[in-house]
Amino acid sequence: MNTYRVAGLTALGDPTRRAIFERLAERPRAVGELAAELPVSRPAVSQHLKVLKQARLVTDRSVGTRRVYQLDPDGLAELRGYLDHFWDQALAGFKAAVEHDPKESK
Amino acid sequence: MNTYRVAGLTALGDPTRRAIFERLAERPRAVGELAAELPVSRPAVSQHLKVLKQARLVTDRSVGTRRVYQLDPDGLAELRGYLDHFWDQALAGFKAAVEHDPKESK
DNA sequence: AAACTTGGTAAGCGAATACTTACCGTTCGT
DNA sequence: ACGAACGGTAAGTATTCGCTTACCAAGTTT
Repeated sequence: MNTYRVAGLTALGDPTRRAIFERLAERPRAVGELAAELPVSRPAVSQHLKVLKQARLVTDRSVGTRRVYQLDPDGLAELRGYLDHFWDQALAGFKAAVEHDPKESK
Repeated sequence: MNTYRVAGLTALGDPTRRAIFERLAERPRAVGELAAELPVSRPAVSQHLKVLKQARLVTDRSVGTRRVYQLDPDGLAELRGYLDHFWDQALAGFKAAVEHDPKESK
């Protein structure tokens, strides 16, 4: 299908993972801490964090018995790069089409 | 859950929708045209386009019996805005954490 | 107007996946 | 060293969701 491999998009497709992602953007958090704020169980959070980690959207470090997660700029940069890559094409195509045929039919 | 409503992320979470998205970035295309290039049926493409349209990632206009789709800068801008919003926070949190506790355990 | 082209929708099916409970390993405190 | 805190993994279930076939509506052509 010649589609780009953007694991981050698949990862952030899920609302619960977005919620985790957005909380980690605010500040690093431990697993149980995240679970306490979310309407899902702690194992569910663990599983989501695994996906986010594979997408390089988060990193983790152990602090005592706890495991603290935080955002990883790498995956985030990849996501931004992906969108930026299509941004110019989208604008160019948009303008060309509008001038060619202004009447829309939404 | 206080999660941001970013329909675009949910929409682009699917690989087939990404394939459609990426082809429309190249140039506007009709539904059948997309279906011919993809390994899924035309109704499947229609359903995906519906999702992309609701996420304001594409617009459509009718040309004769055909329906031509193209990227919509609005949804794309929203996506970029979403990621940019977390970009600074991620960087700040990342640097602070690294300086605070440099030893990682990947 | 009849036939063809194009595409959206409905219904149904199978696969993916998000969630739960149960269990186990690791680390800290007393 | 024992118990508690913390978190990853396994197994199982239920819902979501992407896909197909069948059908129908709208537009074009001759």
